[in-house]
Amino acid sequence: MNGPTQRRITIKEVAEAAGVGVATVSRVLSGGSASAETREKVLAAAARLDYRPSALGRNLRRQRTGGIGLLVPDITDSFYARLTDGVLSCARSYGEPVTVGVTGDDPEREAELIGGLIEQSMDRLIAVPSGDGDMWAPALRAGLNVVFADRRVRTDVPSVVPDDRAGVLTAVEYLAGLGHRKIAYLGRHGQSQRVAAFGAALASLGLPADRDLVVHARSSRDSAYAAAAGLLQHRPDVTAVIAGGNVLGEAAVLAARELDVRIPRDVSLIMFDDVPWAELCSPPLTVIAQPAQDIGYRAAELVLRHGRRPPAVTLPTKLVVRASCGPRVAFPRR
Amino acid sequence: MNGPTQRRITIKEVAEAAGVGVATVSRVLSGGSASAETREKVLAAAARLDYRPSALGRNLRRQRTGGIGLLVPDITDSFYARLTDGVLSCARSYGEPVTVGVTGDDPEREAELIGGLIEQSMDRLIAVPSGDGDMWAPALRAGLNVVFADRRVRTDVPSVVPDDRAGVLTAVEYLAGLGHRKIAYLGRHGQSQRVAAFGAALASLGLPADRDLVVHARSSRDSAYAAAAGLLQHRPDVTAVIAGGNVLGEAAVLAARELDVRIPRDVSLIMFDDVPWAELCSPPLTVIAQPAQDIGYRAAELVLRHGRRPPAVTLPTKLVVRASCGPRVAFPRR
DNA sequence: TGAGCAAGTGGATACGTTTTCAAGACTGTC
DNA sequence: GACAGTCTTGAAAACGTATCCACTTGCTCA
Repeated sequence: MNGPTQRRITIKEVAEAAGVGVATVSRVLSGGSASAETREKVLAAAARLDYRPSALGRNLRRQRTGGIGLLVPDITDSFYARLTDGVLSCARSYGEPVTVGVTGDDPEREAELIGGLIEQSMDRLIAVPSGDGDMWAPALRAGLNVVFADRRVRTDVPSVVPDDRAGVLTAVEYLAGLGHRKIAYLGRHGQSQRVAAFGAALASLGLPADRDLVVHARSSRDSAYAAAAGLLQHRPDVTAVIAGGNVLGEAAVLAARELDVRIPRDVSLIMFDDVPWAELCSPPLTVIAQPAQDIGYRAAELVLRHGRRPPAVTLPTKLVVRASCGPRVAFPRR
Repeated sequence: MNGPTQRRITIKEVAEAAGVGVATVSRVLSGGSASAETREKVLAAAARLDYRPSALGRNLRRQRTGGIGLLVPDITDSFYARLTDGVLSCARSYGEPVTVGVTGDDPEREAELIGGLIEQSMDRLIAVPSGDGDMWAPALRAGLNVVFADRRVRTDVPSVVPDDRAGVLTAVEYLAGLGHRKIAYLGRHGQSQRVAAFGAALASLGLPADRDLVVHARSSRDSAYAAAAGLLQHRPDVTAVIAGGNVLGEAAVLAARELDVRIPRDVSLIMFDDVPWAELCSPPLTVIAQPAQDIGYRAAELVLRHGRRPPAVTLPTKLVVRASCGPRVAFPRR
């Protein structure tokens, strides 16, 4: 169909064409010192032959693959898609390719993907960690340059996360201000940080901190729906729900409709992560906006500018009030 | 912080430990023939040393990087996120890493990214092409194994796309059935296929095919909003709009609200691509569902199973009726 | 003028793997 | 018992690059 695959031209041919040694070509092309005359000759030859250095040879020699690995739980989730966009945006300005893997919040899959990256000698990795911190020991020992995003599971690894504590506190305070006392948190696995903050927030406001008020879902939409429906069904006493992500929020709205629970009349809903459709939803959703794109961008900066010190960046969240929260009903429904 | 980066162990050391030559180790590990005894010795040694073959060495030798490149216009767009998910899902089952790039529908950026992939000697690429087919000639000549997804800009390149023609026809017929005659298409660049189908559909139903009834936006949300608002504002005679993607649909709903145009009373809206929030929207959006994930998955299959013949896969779309379309108003608004 | 020094240069090597090739060991047949 | 054939094996040669090191050159300073 298309002609014979044209052979790649190598540094050797450039050297020959320019009448110099390969070492000189390599130096010129990677910014080493060379006389003006030589530099010009080499550059001219390289341009004439349309020489493109092979990343393969360079990587093998350097004993490391350029580029950065990115591990997210679910690329379909708007939050992680935006985070990914941030990483890609930063990486592009450095000309670094990004290899993306989806963990599904499954530590086993995550380990598998890390293994693959190590096999590729990829030495820079941005991850939304799904398991606990321990499983990262081997990866770190292997010399991987890791930055955590969205979640912080080890203190000895740089990380950039949203200010979960403040975000949760803001949400709880807002709800409490509307008179709610039984507030539930609908989260997904791996949000221990936020759950702890939730407990602390409840306690600081003197609200009941029932263990059952925290419900966990897996990362799938089905699981999110089941968790939301279960919560709404079995706990008629809760009058406000905090959804720990846009997938959870979506599930909560869906489940509420199905169960004929009105928002915000019967239960108030506040969702983590502002997404474009939050405004389109009926009712428009009050949210805690998270700088997903920034998180990704900053994480990429951290992992690329290796020398940086600050191991922990926390980015602010913001309460956006719309119409999914109302005053507590006089008596719990049913 | 972390101890000295542990040196990677090589095939040579495994060979030494097993008391065989490196060639034998290589053969055993890549499924070549060897005596049972030797195989066992090698496997044992490899396991004992926890040997992980270096993709770098292999790639250099093989003159090609494993893995596949993926170029999408906007990873933030749910459609492309799902498409990406499909690619990743298929690639994972083959153990192949995927390098993702965002083109922003900009041919220049696209060319840049392709250059990067070639530099990496990546020889398999799935792309949602943003420009016309001509700019792919160099990439193809370089031996790149390309599969197009979502759009088909060359006939000599395998592609997997949604059935745009049928989808558009279904949408137009549905709207015409409701009495609409002035139907507009709100699309983004690169949808020439669909625009053509739109024109054909209008013609086949004897509807006016005004050139101005097709409005184009860039891939950004702002541009989409501007286009939608412009359409709604300057063409009070159109009573139905087909949005060529979820970002466009979102923009249309937003613009309609801002301009106090009621959906579906004043204008009917039908959106390409079913997204989770379409049901949550007020009103719930009637959509042409597209198998985004499947498109990605099939494209990955095509690019991985290189020998496959069928160069053009077309996947069906499906009309999902919700509540954003109504009968044509007796008189155009205003 | 000679020694010393800096800058420029190219040959050679190593990075870790796969694959070719030739040689060795072994089996079966006439 | 010789020979042809098959199976197994390891040494060696790439793949394309970056870097070490030794060499040359041109210059400065004593």
